Amino acid sequence: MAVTIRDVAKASGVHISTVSRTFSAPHLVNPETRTRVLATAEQLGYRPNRAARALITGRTHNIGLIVADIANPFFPPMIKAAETHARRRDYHVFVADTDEDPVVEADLVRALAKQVDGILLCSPRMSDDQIELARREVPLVVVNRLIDGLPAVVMDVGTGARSAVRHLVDLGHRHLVYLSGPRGSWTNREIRKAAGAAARAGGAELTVLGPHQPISSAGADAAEAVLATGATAVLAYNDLMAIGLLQALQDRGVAVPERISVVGFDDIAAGALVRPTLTTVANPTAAAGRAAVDMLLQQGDDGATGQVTLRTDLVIRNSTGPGPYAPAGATATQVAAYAKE
Amino acid sequence: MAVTIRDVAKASGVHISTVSRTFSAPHLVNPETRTRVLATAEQLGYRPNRAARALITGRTHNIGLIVADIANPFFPPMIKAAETHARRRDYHVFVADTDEDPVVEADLVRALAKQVDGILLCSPRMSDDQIELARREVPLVVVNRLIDGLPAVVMDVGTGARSAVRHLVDLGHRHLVYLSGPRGSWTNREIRKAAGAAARAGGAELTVLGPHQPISSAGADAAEAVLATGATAVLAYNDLMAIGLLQALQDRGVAVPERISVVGFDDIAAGALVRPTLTTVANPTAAAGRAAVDMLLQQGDDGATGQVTLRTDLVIRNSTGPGPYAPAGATATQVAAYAKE
DNA sequence: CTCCATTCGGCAAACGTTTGCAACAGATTA
DNA sequence: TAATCTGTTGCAAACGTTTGCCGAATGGAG
Repeated sequence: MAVTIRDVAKASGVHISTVSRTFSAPHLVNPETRTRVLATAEQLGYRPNRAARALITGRTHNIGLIVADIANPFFPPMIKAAETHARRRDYHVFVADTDEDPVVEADLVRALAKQVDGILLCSPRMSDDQIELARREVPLVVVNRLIDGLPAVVMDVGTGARSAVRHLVDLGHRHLVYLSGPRGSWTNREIRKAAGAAARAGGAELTVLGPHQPISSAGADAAEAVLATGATAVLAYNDLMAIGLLQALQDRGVAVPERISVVGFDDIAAGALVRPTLTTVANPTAAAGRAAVDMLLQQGDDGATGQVTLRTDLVIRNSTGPGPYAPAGATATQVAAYAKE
Repeated sequence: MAVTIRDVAKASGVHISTVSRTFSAPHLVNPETRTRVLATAEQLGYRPNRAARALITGRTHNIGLIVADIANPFFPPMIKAAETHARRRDYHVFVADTDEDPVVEADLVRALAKQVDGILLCSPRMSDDQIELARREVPLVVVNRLIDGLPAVVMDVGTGARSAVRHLVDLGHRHLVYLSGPRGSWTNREIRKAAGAAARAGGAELTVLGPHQPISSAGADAAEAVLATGATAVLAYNDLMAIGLLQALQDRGVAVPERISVVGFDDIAAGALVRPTLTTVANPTAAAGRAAVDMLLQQGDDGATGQVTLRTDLVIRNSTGPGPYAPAGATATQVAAYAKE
């Protein structure tokens, strides 16, 4: 049915091995022969059978991309970037969703292992031990988590959290809240630590609330607790929670940012759609996806297992404003501009 | 390196064909032998090599899922549902993104064709002709577009548009605007037609604006034009545009829904996060993903090429309210409740 | 003219499965 | 008792590639 290497060989009067080489080692075949073969191949509509190629070379030219939840707006930009980047290198991407379940995650890795040249494990929910185990079955790159000896790409959320806190302190806030994310999250721990340190350095108090599910309703549910602390500014684990909180506060008639400032994390698209628009720490998710693909593909060449840290950036919008200890006439953007000098 | 069927055969004292049958045709092997083989396979950690299997059977147990833009919030729920559904049937899913480019789309189909058992083409941007052509290379299911003779799953957006318009008319609006989506979109045409008919039936005027890119900034940019029409209610091609419009109107001090009512389409998550929350027509994207997978997998058995139409539902929230011709004291939910009887 | 190096292309084995065919044993039927 | 059937297993070919090895042809050097 389908046209095979044999058809091309016959049609162009050469042996199948020559056709094979035309595609996989062009420099080994005479330019004339090559163009002839290429022409007939094109004309016949020949495409190498990847399964056969995989069988003999052991390389599938596929990679797996495992995320906790495709529908979580944090991931799609990363998936998109990774897929595009991989395709440009002639790799195809299996995308799979674990529904935040570590057991599903482990199964998935096992199921995919033999079928791909490597797996991108994004914000994994498995334990470090399980991941180390999985790594023995298939090349792995971990995104959003740091594990000793494992190639990883992470966002520098610590720095992001610090600038967020500094921004709030500069605006005159002295009592902050950190709205924690899910328990197992590496990112959550990093943010909490950095925010705590930055608050201390700025002479401010930081109250930690949580843990919470990383969804908007959790942010909304936390509104009462936030108000009860008497804090004037909040840093949330992610934008979804921040937005939920934002709306819950407004529904209660609490003015944002006049009464309370809110900072999110991730810079998902919805942040610019809500009012007030959300001040947040932008994560370079697309860049992370690309970097992870690169690391995975290079891993074959040498065993080098680097760890890449990507810069995060504070994006100042309208959900943050002057606090009780603000310098006279301060606004969020003025303060930010000042801080940059 | 990896454990093959041969290792299992040797370890359990049978021929490889028996091992093969244990997995692919269990009823052909003696239950005793079967359990023995299964046990050693388990112990050795054997997993059949999919490439080898694909090579001989011609079935890869992979499917392709091609969407215009992974990052468009309309798609992730569909991708997620399709992937989960497919996995349950032991299929893996390649996800690919065309960046709204018909040329990329065509390339992608060709690249994937030989590597999958079928492709889900979601909201394709190619011409009907190209799609018919592609269908000759690989089994196809089209989502969100109706093409004669091609298996498809579509949302009943016509009915959705009608109920949206009826809802607005019932609320006392007599001059509506339809904010068109992109030119090539089948969905867009359907909505426009149905909305026009419903408006006429309700004795209301419908002004069509557009075409527009299906993104929030396009909605925002259309605010002036919308106001210029003097209409009191707007139906948008999708939620993204509706939200953009919503915010642009508010930024201009135009009250929603008091002065203008806004209805979106799709029911993406962000719709419930903005204020006022968005009245919209919910598309069953997850169900569509599952249905499409089912159709694709059944296609092999018989040649039947059905077309599935999924129900859409009007979700009434807070962006719609009484218009100038409203019955006294009407509110959106009251009117809706009344309409249901 | 001979020899050697280089370039090119053919040959055939190998990758890990599935599957039609045949062999065999035991059970059933005539 | 012979013939037939049924259930279970082994044998070997096939799927479409890649790749190590070898021989043929070519060209330059001596």
